Amino acid sequence: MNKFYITSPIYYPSGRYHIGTTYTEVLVDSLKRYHKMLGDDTFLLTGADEHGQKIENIAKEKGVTPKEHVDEMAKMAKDLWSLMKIDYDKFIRTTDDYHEKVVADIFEKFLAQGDIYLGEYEGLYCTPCESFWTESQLVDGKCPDCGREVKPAKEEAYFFNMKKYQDRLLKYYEEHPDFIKPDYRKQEMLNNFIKPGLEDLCVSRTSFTWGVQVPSNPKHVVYVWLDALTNYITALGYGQENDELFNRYWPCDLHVIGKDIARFHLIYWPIFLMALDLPLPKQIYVHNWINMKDGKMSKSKGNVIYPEDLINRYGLDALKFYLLVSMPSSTDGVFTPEDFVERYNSHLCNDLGNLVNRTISMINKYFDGVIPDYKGHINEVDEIFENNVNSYIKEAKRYLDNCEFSQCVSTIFSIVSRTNKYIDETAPWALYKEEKMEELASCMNHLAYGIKTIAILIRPFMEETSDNIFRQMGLDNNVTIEDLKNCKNFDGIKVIEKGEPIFVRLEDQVEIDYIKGLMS
RNA sequence: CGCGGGGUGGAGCAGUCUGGAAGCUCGUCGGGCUCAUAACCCGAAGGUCGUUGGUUCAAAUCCAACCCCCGCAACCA
Repeated sequence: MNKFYITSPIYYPSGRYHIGTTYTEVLVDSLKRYHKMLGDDTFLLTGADEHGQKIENIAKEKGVTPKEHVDEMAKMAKDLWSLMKIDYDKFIRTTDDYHEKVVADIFEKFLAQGDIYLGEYEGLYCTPCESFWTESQLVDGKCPDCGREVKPAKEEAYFFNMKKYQDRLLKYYEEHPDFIKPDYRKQEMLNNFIKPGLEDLCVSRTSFTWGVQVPSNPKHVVYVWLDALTNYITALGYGQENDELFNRYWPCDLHVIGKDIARFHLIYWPIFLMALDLPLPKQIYVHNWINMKDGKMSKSKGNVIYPEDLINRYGLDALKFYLLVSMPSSTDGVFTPEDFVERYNSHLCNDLGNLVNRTISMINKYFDGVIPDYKGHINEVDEIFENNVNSYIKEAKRYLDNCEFSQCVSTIFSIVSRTNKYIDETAPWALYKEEKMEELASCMNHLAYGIKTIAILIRPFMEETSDNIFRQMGLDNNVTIEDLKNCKNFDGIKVIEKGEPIFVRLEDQVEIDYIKGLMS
């Protein structure tokens, strides 16, 4: 049995999660479910990155303690993942005691082995906000939070010696061409950061206290990335008494992250692991962003869309399908209400829903609901259909292996179209009139075969729909990927007497307006 | 001369690595069918594949230069 350890980022709980955050989670959940269906020993980690200046500030504004704030946010996250049926195995919080302890240990270890040294952090400081900023972060030369003047300042800080590991990282990139997907992210890292020479990373701060205290120098707290990135191993018990999960699952098979945190995962995280003398993750996938028509989602633009609202009205599977299929492999995706409604109507209602519905109706009408047995491909039409379905399955697998998720989902839906086309090619109503019962039986068998294949393939990301199809077809939903090879034999199974719509058509303009009204 | 991505019929995208008659989804128009959720299937119109030059029998694809859009540019997650 293979093992498959996959992680999402730990999200920063500064506010409500929008649809972009949701995308990442849908992706990791779908991949986990797929590997589960392969029979792998899977583990999905998600969580929250709860320390830092910003959390301290937000809590102060709300008049609560940082702990109270992050507790509330963690509950929100868990509620959302529960609504979305995210099948995670562990939710780590960087404020968990075991995590804090191991982070402190790791810090001291790095200090002891000379990877961390004491220096001075220089930046632009905003006194009222008690925050450091970089030149590029400033808005019109002023503090991006409060708009007031910033002035150069220094504070004592620990730094991690990145240069020491630079060559090893370069070598690792070269020897592991599949380490980073897509490939151009690697080029970015090489050209922007590694080739010019890595700068050392600031790993502690004295300007705030909401973080893991450095044991040997308590006025310092461990600064964000050393704290956050290590979650991927502390969650498994690394450095703790019970490290059974760590031994079982590390190295990680796949880290999924957004492009905003690529640098930290592609450069610093591997280097931290080298310093710990641990094996590196097998693969890191960097996905793009979901933007809105007028650019990035932001509260000030009032164009933010939240997942709960869409799920409540259109269902979980509709959202998951949309997110996965609409994210291009090359560039950022764009969410528009028009696009959402169009894909819903066209692919989910017209193509998939209608296919299942019309098939069930015909099996009832022509064979009293009993799915006919497979008798081989009795003619060329059947044979070509089978071959097409098989090549779509292979194609979908190829896309999946190459982390091209949108294309993978599209390809699965090509089977839906191909099956609809098969109905026209065979014209079962004509076969019935002409009493060609053998051909009619084969036709119904092949339709059921196509639908069962589809129900298995969409299962990792549309389980409710898959269940619904299995139920209406009278089939057992306890399936694995292996069952794709046995989608033609039905042993006299009966479909439901009256098909029920899986997805009901939406009124275009009504729903477009509705979704626009949700944006805030 | 900072780096990366993108620029393909009305919209959104694939194809570029490994040159060989421009493809998918949606939209539009026409036709077919009647099992089905006014759904489904077929056909047509519509593109000088950002610009210019080069290599080649042949370029969306390779090379060179340039233009436009987006992101990143090191400690904000």
